[in-house]
Amino acid sequence: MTTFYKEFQKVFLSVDCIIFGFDNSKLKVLIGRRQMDPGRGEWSLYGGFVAASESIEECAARTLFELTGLRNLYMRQVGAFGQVDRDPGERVISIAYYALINVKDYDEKQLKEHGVEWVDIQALPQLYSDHNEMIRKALKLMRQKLRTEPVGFRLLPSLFTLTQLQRLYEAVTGEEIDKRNFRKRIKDMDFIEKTELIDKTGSKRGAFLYRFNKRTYNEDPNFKL
Amino acid sequence: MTTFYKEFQKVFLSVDCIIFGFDNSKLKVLIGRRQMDPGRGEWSLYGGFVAASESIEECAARTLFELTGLRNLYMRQVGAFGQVDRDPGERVISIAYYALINVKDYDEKQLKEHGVEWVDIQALPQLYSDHNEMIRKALKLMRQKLRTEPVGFRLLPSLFTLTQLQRLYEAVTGEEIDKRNFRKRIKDMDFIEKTELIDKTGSKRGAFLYRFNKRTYNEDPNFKL
DNA sequence: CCAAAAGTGTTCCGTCTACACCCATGG
DNA sequence: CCATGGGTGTAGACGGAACACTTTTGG
Repeated sequence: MTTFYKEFQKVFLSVDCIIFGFDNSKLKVLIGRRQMDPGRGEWSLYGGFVAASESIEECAARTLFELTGLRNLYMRQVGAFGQVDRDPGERVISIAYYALINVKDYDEKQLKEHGVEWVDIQALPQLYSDHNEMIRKALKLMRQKLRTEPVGFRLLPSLFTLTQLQRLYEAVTGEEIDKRNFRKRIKDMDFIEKTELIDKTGSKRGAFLYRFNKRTYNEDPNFKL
Repeated sequence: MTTFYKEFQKVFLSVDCIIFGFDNSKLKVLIGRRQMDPGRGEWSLYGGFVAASESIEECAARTLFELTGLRNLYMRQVGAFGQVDRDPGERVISIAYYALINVKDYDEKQLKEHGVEWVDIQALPQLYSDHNEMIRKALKLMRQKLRTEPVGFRLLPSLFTLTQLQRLYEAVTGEEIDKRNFRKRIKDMDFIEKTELIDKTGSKRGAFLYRFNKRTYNEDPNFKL
């Protein structure tokens, strides 16, 4: 292997993950207390350094797996953050990724082990370095994505009620949605399938459970909410 | 200055620029023959390495200035590209940025000096490493941006005719637009101001020149095309 | 029996789309 | 005088927004 770029500086490369969850009609993010210097003890996103043998994306997937034990999460790049002084010690460039997870897939125990917790997106504390900015940008991209592609289901259990789905979209857009109009739109999308199963946890009467059918979606990918 | 991250690898960090221009009813990108190893002679985006004293964004602005002699260009980050083997020699992470420039502001001489030329977006050759992928992603983001924010003007002279503006939007979206409907939408946007000036270069009759008024836009920022 | 959530259609209004002809001028 | 691009209005279709009452059942 030859070195072509001797005259240029090298930098550390890290990944930070903005992990979105949805619970109790609220959109949340997983954050924790930073366990390393510099900035030990400050609120922070969960992240890690990119190893020599892995791409940035692989690093993000691995970091998410370490934290949640889940693979194949929905994950998208937010962007590169590279202010000179963003890390007080060394020059560190960080690539932010956001991920969508179903809070129920994620074990309470693991939360504690990694010292992270779900925090309402409306009530975020000040975070280490530029992590607040990362979250702002991730949120913007995630909102856009949820409006135009059927990925919101990643934040819900595989079987969900229409009320849950509506609450999710209300939390993400920050606006109330008319129930009848919402359900009318859902009916137009064949890939949101009604099952015969009923959820009784949310009401006395019970509500039908629905599921997202990816195959049906691929045949006629028309999503708009 | 302390070193906290001794145990991790460091990487080279570069910036690549996707420079969009609009000419002769076509959307174009500025590319050239790579003048350094590895990959010398291949078609490539214009780029450079990030210096120790500058942020990634500053590096992108500087690189654009070196190439075009223009400052304060409209510029947005496309994302980080970090496959392990994207550079055949060393591990190099590149952050791509796209920029919008008015082809007329850019001197023919400078094109030759830097060995770059305008290539129609429809007729791109194969480029070095992952540069084609960078352009695809940049194009997607740029299209989205032009639909929702008044930045298309950056691709036109400060005075432009409505036909020019329409051709621009047709080139960007790839679809024909109805002239009357287009002009009706323009009329609703007070910040696209008609001047008393007339351009005679495009037709015998002559066409009124318009300009984008940023102040008026800021008072009532409603843009949709 | 009542509180709490589930479920269901219609009307209206504004927006988008389709569409064709006259105008001014340089060569 | 004619070819070329500049400029203008209307009608019909469509999609989105507003809106209220009945059903079911656990406690």
